[in-house]
Amino acid sequence: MQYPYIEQFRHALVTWFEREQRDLPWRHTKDPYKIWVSEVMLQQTRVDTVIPYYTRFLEIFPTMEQLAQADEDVLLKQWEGLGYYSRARNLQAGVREVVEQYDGVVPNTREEISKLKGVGPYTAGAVLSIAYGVPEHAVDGNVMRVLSRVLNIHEDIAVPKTKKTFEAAVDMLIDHENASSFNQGLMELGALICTPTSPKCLLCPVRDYCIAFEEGEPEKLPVKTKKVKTKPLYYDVFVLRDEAGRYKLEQRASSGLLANMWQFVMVERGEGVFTPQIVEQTEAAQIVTQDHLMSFKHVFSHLVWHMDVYIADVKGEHPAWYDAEQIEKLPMPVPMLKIWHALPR
DNA sequence: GAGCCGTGGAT
DNA sequence: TATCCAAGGCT
Repeated sequence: MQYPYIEQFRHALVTWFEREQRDLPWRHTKDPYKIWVSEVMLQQTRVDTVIPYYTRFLEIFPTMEQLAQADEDVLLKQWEGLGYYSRARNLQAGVREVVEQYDGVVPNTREEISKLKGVGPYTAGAVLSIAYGVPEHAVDGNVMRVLSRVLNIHEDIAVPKTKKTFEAAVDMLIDHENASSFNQGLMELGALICTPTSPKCLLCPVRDYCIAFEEGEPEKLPVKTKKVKTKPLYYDVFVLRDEAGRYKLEQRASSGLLANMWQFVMVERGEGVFTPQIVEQTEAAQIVTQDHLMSFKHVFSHLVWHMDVYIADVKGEHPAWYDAEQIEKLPMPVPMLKIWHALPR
């Protein structure tokens, strides 16, 4: 690949980043653990969403040793609402590896750090460059968008293999004296200037070194095929409440969607099928009243839940069920939180 | 390699 | 309302 502006691009990007970067909580530290936490939280998640989670998380788990010792329910409760909950479990597993096998020091080579659970090619490069200054590539969606335009690359970024092209591009361009600012600069540029739609080219510090801008249609890049369609699922949800004000909760399976999180009794049904009475067959509890509470849908990345929610008062007491105080401490996915907060008090 | 895995904001 | 997506990784 012939690109005539390597030195100019590198210098313009780094100086722009060091002048214009946003003041974000994880930019006040070089602690590899804290950088690691921020990078995991930022996976597929917006900066504004992450900030309060990041701050709270490090108040509760200020060191790797404390995170390593946390109970899973406590950990997931801190992650509640952030999504992709396996990230939390994998982060804790990775941290435990560092505490036990690396004497509490995050490894500083791609070879070693990549062995840690939940640390893929991007997170490895991000932690290495930002915390340790190691000149390793950290290619995320921003980087592919920015460099597809700067270098006028038309490969389909929806094809996994395409990432190698961009990793090679970063290897060519990266500032070996300031890998941290270079990598963060690429991402910051993608977030603030070189946006997916309506890029602000007139404000861009590397406009003069951008081939796509030169050719006139940077907004046409990157090329990205592939669309996902979501599959609908239909559920009846039963909020069972006993005479002591306890609710029946169930913990989800330990793998798959929303693993190990807690929910009210949920029964899948066919589309258009009306079966709220099924709870009387599946629950030994004797239903006194059963009222329709609400209906709503919740959209996931690859499926949609259509929920019909019923609240049922049952006879007697069920000591194994959970009172409000206990429920507040259990990690629940957002659709269940919606129901919980909508319950008549 | 394709599908799975959350959520809420922007357009 | 519909679509796309935002600092990806695992299976």
